[in-house]
Amino acid sequence: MSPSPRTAPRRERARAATIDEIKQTALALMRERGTVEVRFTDIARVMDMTPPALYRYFADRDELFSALIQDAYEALGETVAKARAEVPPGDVAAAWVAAAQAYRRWAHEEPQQFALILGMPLPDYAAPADGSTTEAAGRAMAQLSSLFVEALHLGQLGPPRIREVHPAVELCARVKHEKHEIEVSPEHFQAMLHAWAPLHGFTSLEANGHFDWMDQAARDALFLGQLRLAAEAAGLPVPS
Amino acid sequence: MSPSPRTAPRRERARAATIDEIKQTALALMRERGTVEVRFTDIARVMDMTPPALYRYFADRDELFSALIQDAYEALGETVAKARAEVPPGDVAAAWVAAAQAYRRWAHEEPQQFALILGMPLPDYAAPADGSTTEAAGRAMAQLSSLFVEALHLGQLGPPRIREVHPAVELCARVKHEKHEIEVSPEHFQAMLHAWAPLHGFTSLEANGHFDWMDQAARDALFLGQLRLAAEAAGLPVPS
DNA sequence: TCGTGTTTGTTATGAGCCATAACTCAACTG
DNA sequence: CAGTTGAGTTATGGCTCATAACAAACACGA
Repeated sequence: MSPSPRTAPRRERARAATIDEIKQTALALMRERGTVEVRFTDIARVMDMTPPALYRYFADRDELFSALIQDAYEALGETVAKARAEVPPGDVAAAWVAAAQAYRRWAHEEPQQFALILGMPLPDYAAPADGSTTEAAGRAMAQLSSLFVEALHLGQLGPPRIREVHPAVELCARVKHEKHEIEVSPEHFQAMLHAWAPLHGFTSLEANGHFDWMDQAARDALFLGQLRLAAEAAGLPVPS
Repeated sequence: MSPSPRTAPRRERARAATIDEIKQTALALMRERGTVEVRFTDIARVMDMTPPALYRYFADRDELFSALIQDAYEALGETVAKARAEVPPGDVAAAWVAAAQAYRRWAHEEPQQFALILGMPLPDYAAPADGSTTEAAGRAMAQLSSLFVEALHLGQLGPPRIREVHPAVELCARVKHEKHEIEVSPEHFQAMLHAWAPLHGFTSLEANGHFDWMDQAARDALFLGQLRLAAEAAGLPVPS
């Protein structure tokens, strides 16, 4: 297509940089004024450009949001991964707490991005057909599942509190297993989801201001308790 | 103020009816096109009016949303209350399941309203100064707390799995207790929040499409398991 | 070195929405 | 019946998304 796709890396780099600047500007606007208030006009003004110029980089607002969503998944995944990496290997209980705290902290620091990926989907926003966002979501979730795998390999994974697995759930687990998206037993797959729900619920309620009537110390204590309950129910080693 | 506030009930009724029609129309638009896409223009068109006429009833978009938020709290509270009322009195386990299922079902059937009250707050939306939305939120939450009270009075409330209560949490509990917003011990207050989080987390993830890769049966089974775990941890009787 | 085609940006333009202002008409009051 | 209040209208301004048409900067080959 291009005259010589190999010989013009300068432009490509410049283009990538511009795309990045647009996304960063959009994020900044999102942070201070909310997702809906991200206007091409404002992005352009901040960047010293005219609004129509942005259409050279994103076909429309939805395409920009798609990119932001994908980045958000990426950021969440990396944040959790980094938190886990800083825990001494082998300490599964600490890894669980670290990962969960990272999830919670990220949601608190970036409520807009959190809402973007885990809140109400944008109206008539269609995920890209290539499934790239689904894939990014999967990678973020993999952080959770790998925790169980690690515990299993270390012999620290006990039986979950609920042993029975409904056939429909078992089927889902097996499908995931065959796609290599998950590598634990159906009952621990179930336990994983049962651990995710309280983590997400607490995080989401807190990030959306529904725990504002409690002070930080109370919320922290409550969250730790929630993590202990979840670990206990899932068969993970229970944090201190 | 009015010439004779007693003698003109017709107008007031007409006005109330119009306000209600506006809200219903807004809800309908919200349901099919998302919260953000609720335009005065569209509401007016559906109602066979001109857009500026709506300003007779709501000063601006935010005021309309305030009303919708308040209604949503009301609707959620009523839905849960109704579900509980249909359970034979005395069966706390069934009441917990009924209430939780109602919470979940409502979120699924009215995702926009659910997002409105429990999702990301609207940008620069300020709750009315009279605290009416906070109060409405409290009433909705009271459905949960009254469950614990009922269990307590029936002697069906066991100790929660976590007995230690952080001083900060205890303080919050006592404050709530003195305001008569809660009538259980601090440790059960804590347990209540620990039960709410998984309920809300599962509900929220499901309502926002993050469990779409599971079929209904699997989700139902998973949800029931979640409720059992939560009941068990909170000291409530565990559902079948 | 110069000309060609691509990329990136601009100005101009249209359609749509929020919100206000000024005005008309109906309803209720005494 | 005359005055007041309230509901609804048209007219208007400012802002946004998006496209079209045009100008400048750049990369490359002859």
